Amino acid sequence: MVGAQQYGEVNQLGGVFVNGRPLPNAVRLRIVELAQLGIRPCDISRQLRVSHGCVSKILARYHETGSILPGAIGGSKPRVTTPKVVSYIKQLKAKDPGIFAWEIRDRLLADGVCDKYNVPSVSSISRILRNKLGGPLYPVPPLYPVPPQRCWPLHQPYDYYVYLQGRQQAGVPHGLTHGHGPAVPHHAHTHAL
DNA sequence: CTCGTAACGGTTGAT
DNA sequence: CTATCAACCGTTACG
Repeated sequence: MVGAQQYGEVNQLGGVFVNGRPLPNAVRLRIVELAQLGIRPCDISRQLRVSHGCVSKILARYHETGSILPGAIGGSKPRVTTPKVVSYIKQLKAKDPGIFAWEIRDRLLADGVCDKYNVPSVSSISRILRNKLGGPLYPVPPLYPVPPQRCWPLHQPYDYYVYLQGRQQAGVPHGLTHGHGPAVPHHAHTHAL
């Protein structure tokens, strides 16, 4: 079972961590907050029981990107489904919504967008049609009854992270891992906390 | 003592 | 559907 290890291990400082997984956002956020209060990294490390190496990394990342979020874990780089190919597929699908994946593949070859060595497989094309043209992708799917609390739009980084934490607690899994950030995390400005 | 960095053992997820 | 494998994770230890 995964659950056995999932609870975590204890580091030299007495802090709990899950090997291979990012620290919780709440802790990452706290690290940045304390730093902005003027607490030194070595003291943050001891206070939160997080290794100084990790504190150093999170702070450095925050200073250069403005985000406390961990980097994108897992997945593969697109090998054949480059942005150019994807947008061409979008066009074909828009013109003929009933088009089959194998027809798309033939068109990519016939139109010279791809050659036979880099043309996407039928299953790749199907996946593109499903993922890139299927879903709204950002505004969280099931929220008919708008929750009483305002959670969008946000203007400050802090609000954004609080919003994220709220999502996670509400059952939206921590699927922000490789999630193509909602256009938020990459604003290196607004350091007004 | 503080802190940047990399080896290490680990997990993840698009292809 | 499963497998691959390069991306990232935090801790540890070194300098």
